Amino acid sequence: MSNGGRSISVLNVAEKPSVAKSVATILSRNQGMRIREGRSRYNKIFEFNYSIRGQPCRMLVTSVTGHVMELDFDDRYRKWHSCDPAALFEAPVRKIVPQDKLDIKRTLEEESRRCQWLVLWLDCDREGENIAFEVIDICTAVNQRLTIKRARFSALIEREIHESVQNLVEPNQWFAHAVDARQEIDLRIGASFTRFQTMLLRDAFVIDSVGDDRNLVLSYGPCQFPTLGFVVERYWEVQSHEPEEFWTINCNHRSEEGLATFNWMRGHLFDYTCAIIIYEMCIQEPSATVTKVRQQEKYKYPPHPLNTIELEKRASRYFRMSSEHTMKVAEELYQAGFISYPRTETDSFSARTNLQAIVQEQLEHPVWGSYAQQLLDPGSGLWRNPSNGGHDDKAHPPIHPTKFSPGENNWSQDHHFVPTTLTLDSGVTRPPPLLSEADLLSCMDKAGIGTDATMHDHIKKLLDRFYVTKDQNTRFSPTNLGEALVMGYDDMGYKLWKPNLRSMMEFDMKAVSEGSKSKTEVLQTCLQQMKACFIDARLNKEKLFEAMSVFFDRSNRSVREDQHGTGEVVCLCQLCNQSNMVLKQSRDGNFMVSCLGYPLCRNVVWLPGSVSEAAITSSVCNSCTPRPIHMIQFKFRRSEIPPNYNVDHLGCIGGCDDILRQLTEICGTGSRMPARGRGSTQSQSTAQTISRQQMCTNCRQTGHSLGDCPSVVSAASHSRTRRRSTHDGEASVPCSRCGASCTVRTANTANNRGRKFYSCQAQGCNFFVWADSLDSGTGGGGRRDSNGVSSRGRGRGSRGSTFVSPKIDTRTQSMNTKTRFLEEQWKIKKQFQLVLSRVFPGRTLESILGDGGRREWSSSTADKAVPSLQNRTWDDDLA
DNA sequence: GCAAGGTC
Repeated sequence: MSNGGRSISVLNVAEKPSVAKSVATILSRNQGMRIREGRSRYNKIFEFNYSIRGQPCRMLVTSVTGHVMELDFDDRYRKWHSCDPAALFEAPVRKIVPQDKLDIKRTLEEESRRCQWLVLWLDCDREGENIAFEVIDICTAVNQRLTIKRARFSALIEREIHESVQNLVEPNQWFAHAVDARQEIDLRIGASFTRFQTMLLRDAFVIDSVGDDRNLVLSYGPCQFPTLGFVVERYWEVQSHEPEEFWTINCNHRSEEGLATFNWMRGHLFDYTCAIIIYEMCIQEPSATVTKVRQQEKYKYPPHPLNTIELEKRASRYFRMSSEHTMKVAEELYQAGFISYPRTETDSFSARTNLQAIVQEQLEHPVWGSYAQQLLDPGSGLWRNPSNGGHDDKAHPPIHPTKFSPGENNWSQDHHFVPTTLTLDSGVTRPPPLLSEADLLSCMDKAGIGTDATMHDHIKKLLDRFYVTKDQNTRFSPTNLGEALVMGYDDMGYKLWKPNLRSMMEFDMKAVSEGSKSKTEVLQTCLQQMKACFIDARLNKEKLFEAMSVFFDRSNRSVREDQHGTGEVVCLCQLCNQSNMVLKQSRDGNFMVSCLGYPLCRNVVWLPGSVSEAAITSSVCNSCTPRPIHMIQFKFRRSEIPPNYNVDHLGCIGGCDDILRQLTEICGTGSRMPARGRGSTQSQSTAQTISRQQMCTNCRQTGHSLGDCPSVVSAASHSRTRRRSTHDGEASVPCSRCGASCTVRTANTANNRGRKFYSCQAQGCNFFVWADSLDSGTGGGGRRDSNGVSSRGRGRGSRGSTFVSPKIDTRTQSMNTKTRFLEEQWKIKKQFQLVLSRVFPGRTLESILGDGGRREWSSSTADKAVPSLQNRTWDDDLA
């Protein structure tokens, strides 16, 4: 180690300026330290003398600012149209120093030229180790004789830093390799999919909700997409929720000692008949004996020490600050020395931390100073050491105040941390709330999406890309664009929007960092799989088109070339009287007759979805005017039309063709919407409407009404709301249960899709009523009983034994995910039915309640028979 | 014009 007492020059490099300063201050003991400028204005150079294991050293301590290098493709692959995006899975990549890091690079080169040793003080995590190798590459390129050492430290405290520099180790190549692999995979997947979906979709649709869509980038990233997935999935859950009425039996007993409230152990029942029978039994035998009093003590534990994610969650929950803004404010407070480093996973204080000293600092504060005093008073018994959250990034302590301040003049309100509490309660049959920012951060944290320093960036990216919106309550909803992209990939069967891909990658990265897998092996396997996925996604691009078509109009920038066929003329457009109507087949194979004046004229006649072939003939319809209207020779798919219809049919779109109208009604049109009104009753009434030649008020075509109009369905800006309901969300009637306001909504479940219901918006009130039970008959309230419960709702009491499997419309692939949610709900109900059938084999619920065992029927009977039913509620079954 | 990860 010693070279005969001659001093050597040691270049020490930290990950950030603050660490360089701390290390230099500790090692120099703040004596004889000289500070000079480097090439980069932020990265100073600290110089002082020190001795490492008896070797006199001239120490130079400087820093970088995170990564010095970036991974990118070779120049010839950088332009978007330079290559097939699939080629990006193999295109050569290299690490380069970006323009804004060149100053730091020059400092490192200049200083390392005159040094004998290089000591790396980068953060002790995988990224830090990777940055260490970037520094090594830059320094050894100009000085190959450098001796390279790594300082390992877990906190910027004196003993730790001195121990570290006296026990230097080798840098960990495995850690660095894991990051290399992560960078390369992220770049190749991100760039290929982003270029692919941007170039495929941006010009094909009018994405008018984002302003100028010509510059839109439809990015894909292994972190941003799963984050989007969380938002969309919750949104679908909310949408697919179908409220169910339930009944509870509430019991109070007032005596001289006061009022006692008894809660039903079962909580509630969804079956009205069952509930009313039990209720009647209670009425008949109203006296009861208290057999057991169970007292339960509940503990509420104080939170773990604060790490970055918890800081962001709490700032969002209590202050409604976005995670991105929180990190900005925290960074400012850190820079000003008021709080410790804000980017940390650590949620446990080391045993060496003097917590009392931290509290001591706060004694002067006008608001919480007295509380700090009480904490420190041994007589109060209030002091307890914070719990250990179990995480330690070995680089930073939990976030805590480092300096007292009663508040600074230049602080905005955002810089004050004022504690409040907030609780959120929801009813059983209410849909879950949309994801809040805190929820989203939790989802990401749980699934390992992003790091504590980047999670807020991913959320912001979703907002910047117009994939999600955030409401006033910091709750996220997907935009049409965000939902369409997730739907498209989901329909392909690829879970690119799920967190699994990132989790698998993270698993592999861990293997590389532990040396159990090589970087090359992981890169090869992962990229091979992802390329296969990319190729397959490209083959299935129709799924993306279909999903986008649900929400957006086709753009005239590419619509003409996208449609197959030359577009043979059927007739003159009766709407604009200027252009011809031509027969076309859309990308998804459905036939239509549309006006060539598009987009100025949007007249379109969608033909039945069961048409497999259609060709214009020279024959002209004799009855329809204005002539000529050419007849079309159709071929229908046998399996999609009723047996009494022929597969071959010479038809007319002018309004005279009953068969064509009937098949349009039976099979639906070729649009992405599920065909409505397939039931016999509705078919009849619609058929009558058509025979009177009524037209859709939107596109003025026969064969459908406004509600089913394909033009409305695909209309860009309004598609989402119209698809659900034209009136969803409007405050409409006062709640007959609590007096608050009920809004009208539309059920989206298999059994009741499209059916309107009123739902109370008041927290804790679960009242709902089907709109049609109010609209028909005697009008509002006519079919409701004195409790405001719809009689139709009661009728559904039999649902416990008459489950109907949801019908899946195979033509609406884009809706598959939503359908799956419904299926899941149905399965859960089915399981509950199974449990009951095990308790009372071979008997219906009615027969159980109606026989001589009626008196014995109670929740406790079932509980005894099936132990798993003990204390079990519908909530448990849903869980 | 693309990813995610550092940090100013």
